[in-house]
Amino acid sequence: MYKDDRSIIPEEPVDNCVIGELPDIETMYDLAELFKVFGDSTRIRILAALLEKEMCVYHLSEELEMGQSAISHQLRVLRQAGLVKATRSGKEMVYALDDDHVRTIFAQGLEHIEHRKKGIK
Amino acid sequence: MYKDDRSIIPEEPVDNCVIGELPDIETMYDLAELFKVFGDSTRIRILAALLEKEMCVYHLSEELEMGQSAISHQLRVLRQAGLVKATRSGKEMVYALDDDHVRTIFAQGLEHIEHRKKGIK
DNA sequence: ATAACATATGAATATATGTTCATATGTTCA
DNA sequence: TGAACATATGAACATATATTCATATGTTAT
Repeated sequence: MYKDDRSIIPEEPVDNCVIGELPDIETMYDLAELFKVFGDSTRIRILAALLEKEMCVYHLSEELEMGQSAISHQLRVLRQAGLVKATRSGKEMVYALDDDHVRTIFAQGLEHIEHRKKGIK
Repeated sequence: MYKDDRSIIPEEPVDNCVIGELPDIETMYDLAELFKVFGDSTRIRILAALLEKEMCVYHLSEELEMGQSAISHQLRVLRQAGLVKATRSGKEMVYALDDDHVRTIFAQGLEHIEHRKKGIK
């Protein structure tokens, strides 16, 4: 029970919060899952590389100086999230961004970081 | 070594990739760390709740039906990321969003999800 | 000062996740 | 067909992280 009478609307029952107004929980989980994909430095670097141009697995692993297997595993995560798509070109698999939202989400994240840096200085 | 001669510019040396053009790695790590904060359903739900109105810890734990301690721990993560701020009001700590980017990042994430759903249907 | 309330925090535990290693799958060329 | 290349994948391992429990800190009112 919430005993503090300094609540904004103390006369209302406790459970009259904004529960009904929240987006449904399932969507929350989807959102969290999406951002979880962005929440790894390897995947972020892969996305950043693909932001410049499409690339095959081998080039990505060279660029990030990481093993082919690690890159491949992470590409699978990105593919499953619908963020990148793969097309075969001979022996290679060429990966490219599959959604313009990658750019905007990236941009917003960067803005927040810049904004913070300014504030901290 | 990259032996495949079907490369776009086979005459160029291998390490002439886009390395120099990538954002610096430190920024990548910051970005990943930021999105990692969004990548948890509890934190997403907290942010969503605060998107509607500021709220104290007690109300948040009621709203999300979770223990006070769990909420408090996650609020600390959100605070450290500069996404929420806390002000004391008597015995309570009132939490509110501390950055407009939360809204835009949220929106972009939701758009991506909607976009995907359409594509899959 | 003390009791009651609200929040924060450290330790412990369970779970999730990323990388590596070995190997399988798929493609091209001789 | 067989050899070399490119990528994918499963298992194992190490690490990171979220929640819970117990308790400390901070605030208000008596």
